[in-house]
Amino acid sequence: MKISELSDRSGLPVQTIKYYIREGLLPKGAATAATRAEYAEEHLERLRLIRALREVGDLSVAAVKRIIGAVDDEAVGLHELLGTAAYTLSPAAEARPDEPDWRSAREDVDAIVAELGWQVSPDAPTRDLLAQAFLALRRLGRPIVWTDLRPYIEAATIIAEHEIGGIPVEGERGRAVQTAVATNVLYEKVLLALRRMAQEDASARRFGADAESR
Amino acid sequence: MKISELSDRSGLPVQTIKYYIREGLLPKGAATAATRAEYAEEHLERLRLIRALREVGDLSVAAVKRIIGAVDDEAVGLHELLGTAAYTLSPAAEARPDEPDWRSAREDVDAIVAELGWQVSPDAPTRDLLAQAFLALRRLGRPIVWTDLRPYIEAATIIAEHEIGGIPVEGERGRAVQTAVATNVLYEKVLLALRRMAQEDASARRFGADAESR
DNA sequence: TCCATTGGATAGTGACACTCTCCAACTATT
DNA sequence: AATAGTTGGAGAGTGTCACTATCCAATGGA
Repeated sequence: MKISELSDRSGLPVQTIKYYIREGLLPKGAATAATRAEYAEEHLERLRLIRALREVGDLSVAAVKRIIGAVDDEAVGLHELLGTAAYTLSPAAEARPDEPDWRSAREDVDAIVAELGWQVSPDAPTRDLLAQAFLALRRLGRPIVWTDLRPYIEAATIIAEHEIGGIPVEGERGRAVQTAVATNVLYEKVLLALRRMAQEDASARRFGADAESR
Repeated sequence: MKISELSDRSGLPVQTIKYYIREGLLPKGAATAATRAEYAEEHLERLRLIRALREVGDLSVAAVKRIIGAVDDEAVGLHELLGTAAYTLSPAAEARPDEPDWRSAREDVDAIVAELGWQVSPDAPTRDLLAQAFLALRRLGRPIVWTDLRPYIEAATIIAEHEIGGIPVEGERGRAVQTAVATNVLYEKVLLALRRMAQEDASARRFGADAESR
C-alpha cells in the first residue's frame, strides 16, 4: 500500500501521516526504493489507534507516543502497561509539597487510600490529581466529606472491577494489549458522557423541564 | 482591595487578572479614580472559581466564560444552568451525519437512551460524544455490547442521583449555583482519579505487582 | 519520454493563554 | 513640592502545539 492509499483509507492527509512518522507514532513503511515505501495493514490499524486516542481520548501527540511506546515494548508487563497508560493520561497535576494547604489535601488522599486498602503506588500521579481536586473544592468552601465521596468510590470500584476482570489473559500480546489501553481511554469518555446524561435525566426529573423557569 | 492585593491573595500575576477582566471572566473593580479601582471579596472568590475550572477542570478560557455567563444570568434556571455547564464541558465531538458509520453509532446511542427512558434532549452534545466513542471502539474492533455498558450505566446512575439529589433547593441563588457548577466539574475529576486508582488496585490484585514481569 | 507521486526536510500557520511593554494619571513618601 | 511607585487600559509579543505547506531530487507508470 502506498502512502496515498494509506491516506485515502485512513482519511488523514498525507502530510499528517508523514508528521506522525517523524514524531515516531507510526513506523515508517518498508522502503522499496529511494522514493517509494510499502505500508501494511498494521499501519492502518495504528493510525486508527492514534486517531481514537487523539480525537476521543483528547491526548496530546506526546502522550500518544508514550503509550504506543509502552505498547510496543514487549518487555512491559500488562500491569506496568496499564500503569504507564494511567500515568500518562493524568494531566500533570503539579505537586506542591511546599504549600501547607496542598500537603493537607494530599494527606487526606493518602488516608483514604489506606483506609480503603487499595494497592496504589505511593507516587502515583493519580494521588496528586485527587489532592488537587480536594484542594480546589476546599478553597471553594465545599470541602469533601466521606458521605460525598462514597458514591464515587462505589462507582469507581464497580467499573474498575469489571474493566480489569474483562481483560483476556491468554492470546498473543500485541492486539490484546493495544485494545486494553484503547478501551481504557475510550470507556473513560463513555463513562463521562453517561454521567452527564444521567445528570440531565435526574435534573429533569427533580427540577422539571417545564416546572421551572424556561 | 487594590489589584496588587488581589494578585497577592489569589496568587495570580496582575497581568493575568487584567487579562481575565479584558476577556470578561472577571468584572472590573469599582473605579475610584482614573487610575484606581477597588476590588471586593467577590472578585477573589471569582478568581478561585476561575482557577478551579481552569486548572482542575481543564476548561478553556472561553468555556469558563460561557459557564460564568450562565451562572451570572439570574434568568437561567437551575436545570438550564446544569445543562449549559454540561454542554459547555463536552469537548466538541463534531457530529458527522453524512458518514453512515457515524449515523449508525448515533442510532445506537439514541436506542440506549430510549431504552433507559432517560429524559435527555435529542440534540444534547453528550449524545454525539457517546456516539463518537462508540464509533472509535467499533473501528478498533471492539464494538460495545450491552453487558460491557451495564456497569457504566449503573455507576453513572449512582453518581448522578447522588449529585442532583444533593443540590440544595432553598437559599440564595448566587453561591448555590456557583458551587453546583464547580462541584460538578471538580467531582468529575475526582471520579476519574478514583477510577484510575481502583484500576491500579484491581490490576495489582489480578496481575500481581510481583507475580508478573517486572 | 514525461509528468504525477514519493520520501525527506524545513518552514509556516492558526489557535490559545498568557506575558510584556507603554503611557498617562494618579498616590504615597520625603 | 519633588519624587518614586502603582494603576488602568490597550496593544504587541511569546511559547507551545498540531498540524500544513512548500521544496527538491528521485522515481515509476503510461
